[in-house]
Amino acid sequence: MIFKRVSTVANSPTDKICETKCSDPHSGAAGQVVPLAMGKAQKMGEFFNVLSDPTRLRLISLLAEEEFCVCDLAIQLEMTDSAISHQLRALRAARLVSYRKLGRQVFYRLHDQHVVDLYRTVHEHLEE
Amino acid sequence: MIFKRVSTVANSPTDKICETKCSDPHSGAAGQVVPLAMGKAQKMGEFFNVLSDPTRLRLISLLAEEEFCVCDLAIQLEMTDSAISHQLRALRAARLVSYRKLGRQVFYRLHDQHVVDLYRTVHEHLEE
DNA sequence: CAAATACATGAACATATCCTCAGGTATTAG
DNA sequence: CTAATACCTGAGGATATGTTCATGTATTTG
Repeated sequence: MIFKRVSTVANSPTDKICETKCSDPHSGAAGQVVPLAMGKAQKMGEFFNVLSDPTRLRLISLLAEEEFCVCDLAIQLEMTDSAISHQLRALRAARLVSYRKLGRQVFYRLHDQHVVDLYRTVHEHLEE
Repeated sequence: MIFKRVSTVANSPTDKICETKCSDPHSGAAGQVVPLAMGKAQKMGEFFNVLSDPTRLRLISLLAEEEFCVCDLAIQLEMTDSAISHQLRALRAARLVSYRKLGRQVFYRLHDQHVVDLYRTVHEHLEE
């Protein structure tokens, strides 16, 4: 597979040319390699971004066990209700949590097991 | 499980008290819930943070298929060598990629299959 | 040798993020 | 009714992030 500069607008001014055979020519089927589309990369990045914050991960770690109201979450993480509420908002926007209102309290839980699986997988992966 | 404010320093000035029975009392084994430790949450967040950038995800999507040199990666993503190099640095720091030098070129590849699995899992999860 | 190539790096700037603070809404208690 | 509680939200400020630009290093070519 040989790549040649095609005078793309986005690239550097000095038109360098790198004609490289990156890895074997792959004699077999025409294995053209195409990067993940911009839009999909954006969406995927936003998903991972939600999981990139320590506070949100700690919230997930709690909600992976039980359902909790905002106040108790704040107490356990030793943070203000406001900070927790802001983060829960982010988790809601990402559809990672759902909630039910009971009187003046709001109980949050993880939206599905999918997130827990991902959380646990990475958690184990980092234990090395 | 009942939580009571213990006059933590970090919390809001007005000492509110939320004595809630969050979910059932769990009659069975004493299931105390403890949040993920700060340090671990930080590490885990940093890991996900590396995967939260569209450019880095597109790089991973390419490297999941083949080994590539920096220049070709830049061409395929239509970005400058510099931008790509900066991102590869982040991927290196996270030990997600490894590389080998060949002449004046540097060929990058994914460090292990673990990342690819994670990438594919989330990729499928977002196809809904 | 000098010039070109492939890549790395630091500074700088625009943007994004997370918390705090100061409110605001809704429900419950007195 | 008013007061307190539980939660939400917008603005503001400190910090983090990603790209560009300029420059530096190492290797190859002429």
